[in-house]
Amino acid sequence: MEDENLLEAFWAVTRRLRVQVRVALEPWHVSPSQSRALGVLSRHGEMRLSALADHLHIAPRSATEVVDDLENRGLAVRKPDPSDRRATLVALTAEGVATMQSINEARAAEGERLFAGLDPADRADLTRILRQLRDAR
Amino acid sequence: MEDENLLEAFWAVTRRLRVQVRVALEPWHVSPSQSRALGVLSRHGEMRLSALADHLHIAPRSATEVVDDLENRGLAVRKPDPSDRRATLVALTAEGVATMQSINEARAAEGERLFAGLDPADRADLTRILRQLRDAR
DNA sequence: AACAACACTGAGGTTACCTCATCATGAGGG
DNA sequence: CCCTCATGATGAGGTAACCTCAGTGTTGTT
Repeated sequence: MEDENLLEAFWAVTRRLRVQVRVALEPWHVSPSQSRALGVLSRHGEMRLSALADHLHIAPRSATEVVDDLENRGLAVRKPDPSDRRATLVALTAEGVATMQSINEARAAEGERLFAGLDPADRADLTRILRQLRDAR
Repeated sequence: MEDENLLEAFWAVTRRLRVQVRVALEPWHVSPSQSRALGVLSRHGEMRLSALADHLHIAPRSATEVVDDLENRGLAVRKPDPSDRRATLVALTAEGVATMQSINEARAAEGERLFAGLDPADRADLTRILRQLRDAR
C-alpha cells in the first residue's frame, strides 16, 4: 500500500513546516492563537468580537480573551460599534499591522526554505495537486 | 508569487485532514495525546516512561499523566523494570493493541478518503515530492 | 561509605480553550 | 409604549495538556 506512506509523508512534512514556522515566529513573542487572530483581522479588517470568534472557530468568550491579549500588547484596539451599543469592534493598531506583515514575511520565508529544493515542475505539480485536494467535494 | 499559494494550499489540506481524522477518531474517545502515546508504544514496544517522554517530545512529568490516563482506560500497564528498580516500563495491553489497530485503520481510511480523488500519476507524484520535502537537508 | 546523578511523581502553575450566568441593549408584537 | 425575547460581551469557574520545581527511592562512581 502506497497510501499509508503518502499519509505518513504528508504528516512528516506538516510537522516539519509547523516546527520551522514556530521557531521563525519566536522573535515576535506572539502566541499561535494571537497570530491566528491577527491574521483574521488583517485579512478581513475590523469586525465584531463575535465575528472574530466565528472566523477563529472558537467560542465568543474565548475571543474576548484573545482580544484582551492583543490589546495588552498594543496590537489591537476595541471600539464601540456605532450601529449597536451592545457590540464591540476590534481593529488592528499600526503596530498590529506591522507585526502581521513581519509575521507573514517570516512565514513565507519558511515556506520558501522548505520548498526551495523542489524543481519548478514539481513545485507546480504540488501546488496543483494540493489545490485539488483542498477544493475536493 | 506562486509560493504563497503553495503554502496556503498546504495548510488548507493539512487542516482538512486534521479535522477529518479528529472526527473519525471520536468513537474511541481517545484524546490526541493518548493516541500519540499509543502510537509510540505500538511502534517501539514497551519502554521506560522517560523514553516515552522523549519520543513524545514532552517532559517526563507529563508522560506520567498520559500513562495514568492510558492505564485508567485499560490500554496500557506499568510494570517494574527488572534491570533498574527506579524505572517503570509501560506496555500496551491487548485492548491497547486492538485500539491502536482500529485507530490506524480509521486514520488510513481518512487518508484514502482524502486522496481518493487523485489519479494514480498525481498520487505517485505527490508521494515522491512529499518524501523529498520530508528528507531534504 | 559517601554522594552525585537518575527515574518517577506530588504540588502547583500556564495556556487556550470551554460552559453557564449576568448585564446591557436591541427588535418585534400587542 | 411597554413587554418579552434575542443578542453581544464578559465574569466566574472548569478542563486538557502541557510545564517547572521539590522530594523520594535507587544506582553508579569514587
